[in-house]
Amino acid sequence: MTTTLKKPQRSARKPKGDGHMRRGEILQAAERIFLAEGYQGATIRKIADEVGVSSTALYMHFRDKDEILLEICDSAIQLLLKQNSEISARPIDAVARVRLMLDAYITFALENSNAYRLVFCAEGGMVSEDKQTATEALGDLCYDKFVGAVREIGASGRLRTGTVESAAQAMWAACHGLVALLLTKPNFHWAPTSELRGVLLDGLFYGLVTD
Amino acid sequence: MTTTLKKPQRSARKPKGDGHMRRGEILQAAERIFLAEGYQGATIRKIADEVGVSSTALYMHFRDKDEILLEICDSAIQLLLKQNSEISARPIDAVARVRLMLDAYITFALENSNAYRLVFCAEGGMVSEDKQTATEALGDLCYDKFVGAVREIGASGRLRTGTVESAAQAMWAACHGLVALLLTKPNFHWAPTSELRGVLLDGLFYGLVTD
DNA sequence: GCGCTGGGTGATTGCCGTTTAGTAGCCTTC
DNA sequence: GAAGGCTACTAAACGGCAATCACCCAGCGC
Repeated sequence: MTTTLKKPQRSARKPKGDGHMRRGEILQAAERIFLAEGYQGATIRKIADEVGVSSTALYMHFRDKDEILLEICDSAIQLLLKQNSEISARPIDAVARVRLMLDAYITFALENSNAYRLVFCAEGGMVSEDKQTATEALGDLCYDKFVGAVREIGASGRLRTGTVESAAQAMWAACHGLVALLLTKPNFHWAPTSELRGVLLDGLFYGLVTD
Repeated sequence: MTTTLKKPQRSARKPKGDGHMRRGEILQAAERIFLAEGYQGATIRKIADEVGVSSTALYMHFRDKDEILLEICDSAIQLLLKQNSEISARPIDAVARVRLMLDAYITFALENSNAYRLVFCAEGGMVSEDKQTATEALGDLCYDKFVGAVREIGASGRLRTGTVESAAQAMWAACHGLVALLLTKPNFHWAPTSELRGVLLDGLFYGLVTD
């Protein structure tokens, strides 16, 4: 009880955390909560509490909540981009590269489900539209890498149907649909995930690409 | 100023709206707002205002907000179910029936985008999980009709790969992915929708079904 | 010493869904 | 025809949310 503190035990004000290091702390805390509890679960207050700072303080470092979470998503998507770059540099058949990319995409989505949802399923009040621009640019880079490989397939005349763009987008859409449904409806009586992936990709390639 | 009213001009209380007719009014107002502004835009207060009633009154007729909106979705999905039933009764090739169903599914999703989103993309704070049970049952019926047709294809040995379940789910997922992305990212440089639909479905059928 | 500035604060605003406690009017039942 | 009860309704409030406001204070260059 007897307080030996000069200042009464009051504010416990967090010391300055000079410069951008506080920013990193916030991102770290936000990431923990966001990954565990998703977009709605990661509230400004919870993040601030975890850092040990008032909720207002977060607005010193970020414009709003979405800026925090999108920055987290950015670094997740960087990972996907890196994978795509790495794959597109491999000296193997373009078809194999496209397949590897789609496979990596699915794995990425399932492993980074909350980031994936925020970026690719965001709607309904989240992330109003334009704020995503930075993140979307990253996504576009991933898409470009992917389309580049599909274009090679098209250039060698092995696209069974559609244009390069429509074939690429159809492949993307199909994979997105699989992971989106798996994430959204985890309780549905799905066939084993690996089988689903196989059937979808096999069918897609057989249907869109000639040997 | 001089009020000639017995009761001061106060409550303008909405008369009883006896029985379930008020319920219908609420659903109608909710549907208007929900279709125009989506899940987040359709707030309890806005709906109540539109009906001309206090927000509390809505809780006389519905357990919570989700019950209102899901009931709207239910009637939308009934439509899809009706289409699927009608298609599955047609005396045509099973492959053609499956294709018609998927095509109807895509059209349905694009035309009832808010209902579709709520039922098939619901996540992030919406519709916490179990509340969807009634709606999900309807969705399952649609899926069953669909799987029935796919099963016929499988029974006649024309499934190029996968089991009946995995092939059906892959087809569903692919179509879901297309509409989900089109709805979520309307500003992306998509190929013309009709071409995308065509390429996706053609590829899928060519890849999963043998003549 | 002085003032500026950047990181910090508590209180407040304006939404939201939902709950509580109470009320107005009809329907029985005596 | 009064008493009681039921049903549809209400205003006010609660707790949570993102975001803003007006202020505070330590450290720095001068």
